[in-house]
Amino acid sequence: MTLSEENYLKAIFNLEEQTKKGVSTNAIAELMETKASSATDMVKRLADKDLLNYKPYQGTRLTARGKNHAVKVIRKHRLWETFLVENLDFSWDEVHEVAEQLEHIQSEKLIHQLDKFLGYPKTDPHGDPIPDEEGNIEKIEKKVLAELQQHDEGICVGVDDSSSAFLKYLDKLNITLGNKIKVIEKEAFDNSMVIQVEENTISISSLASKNIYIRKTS
Amino acid sequence: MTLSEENYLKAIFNLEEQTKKGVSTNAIAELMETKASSATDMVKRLADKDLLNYKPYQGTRLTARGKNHAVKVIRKHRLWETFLVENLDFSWDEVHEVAEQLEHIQSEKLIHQLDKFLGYPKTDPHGDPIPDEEGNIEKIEKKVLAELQQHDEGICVGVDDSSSAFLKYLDKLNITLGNKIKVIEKEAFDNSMVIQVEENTISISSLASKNIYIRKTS
DNA sequence: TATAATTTTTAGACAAATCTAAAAATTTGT
DNA sequence: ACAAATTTTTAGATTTGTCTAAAAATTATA
Repeated sequence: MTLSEENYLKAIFNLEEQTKKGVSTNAIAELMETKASSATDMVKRLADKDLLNYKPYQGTRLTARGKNHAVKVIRKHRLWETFLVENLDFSWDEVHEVAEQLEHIQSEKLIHQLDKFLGYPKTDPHGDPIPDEEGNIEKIEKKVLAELQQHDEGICVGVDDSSSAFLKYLDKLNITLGNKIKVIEKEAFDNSMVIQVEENTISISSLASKNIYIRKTS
Repeated sequence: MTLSEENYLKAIFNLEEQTKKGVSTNAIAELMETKASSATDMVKRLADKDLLNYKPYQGTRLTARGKNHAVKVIRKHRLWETFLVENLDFSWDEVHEVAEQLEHIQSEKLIHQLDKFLGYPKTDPHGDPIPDEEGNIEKIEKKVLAELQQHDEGICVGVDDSSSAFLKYLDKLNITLGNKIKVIEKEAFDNSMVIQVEENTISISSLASKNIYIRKTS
């Protein structure tokens, strides 16, 4: 399994999560930042290896084998992100690029021991669940902050847009994983919100509130 | 800089250490477990990039740039080996293969922070010195155990043959890095030795004693 | 339901890294 | 020093992953 094949698998897995339909060649190409023709080539190779089912013009779906492999890569990615933040003082907006490389290291023992070293964490620094050794992913019940109503309360469990700019912005607002968040007010005019984050009361735009995931506690 | 280029650089660096002469194409091919023609191709590419000086049939030498890069890879390799042994319960015969992969991860911050996390170690689990951030390698004064005379004492600072079989054998003899070793007797007939390792007295073959490095203390 | 717009695939080319086989240069042995 | 042995290089092919440009299939539109 080459590095490139693994990256395509992961991309297709993520797209399949979102759409629940066959994944289009164009969608793959866009996510991989490559051309549709390249995506076609790769999809054919992966189909040859029984990692996905592919019919020309019909899109693709991962096979059980393909899904299995994709989840393993995701597990590695999220464990490494956790290590970088917990032990090497990376901030959550810096980890992605490095984890993209580390996720391709091949060693069963390495990842088993890393998991143990980290204390078998359930989620990564962005709040995404870490698959266990058998590939099971715990579904985390999460809502977009924008959907909450006045007086609703919850805990920040993740973000959608994990661009560096957005994560830096959140840091500035002192919003981080595990924070208690309460909706003080919703402004009907522009859908902005006034929210209480732990002790601080701040205002947040509609766009930002659509990218923050909350597990409701009331 | 591709993965393959980095591996060649590292190989050439090591060969240059040993021979202090221009490195032959065949030597490179052998170490890289490839064909001479492939080594020629790669050497040309590296010469184009000013990482080494190459004249057909004359062998090669790394340029300052090439040496610099090779040392960086070696630094990463040895830091990762240290991490694996110190924090993830790998034994010293298991680390090489994984470190071969980890050494190619590209991130200045990662390696800086890893070094800090490990407490700025001076040597890796095989006793080899870890280059500092500027690329300086501390020379460790070491002799082969076979060269020591009766009553000589020293500390185990490394091994030459780092094959898994040899390292496992050393584990069985309870010889590990940092152990105090004293020569009790040298057998002229087959050059075997009776040595004291910490508390235990054991016999060791000539072959083994040629692969163990000692820093003499008396 | 034709036609236009879009998506997807094919065909052919390219760069990286490798190989085999053969040619060229160097070194060795007598 | 000259033939033999060895080392090294070249030439040409292969695989992986990519690209552009054009063809084919599908979907949308009027």
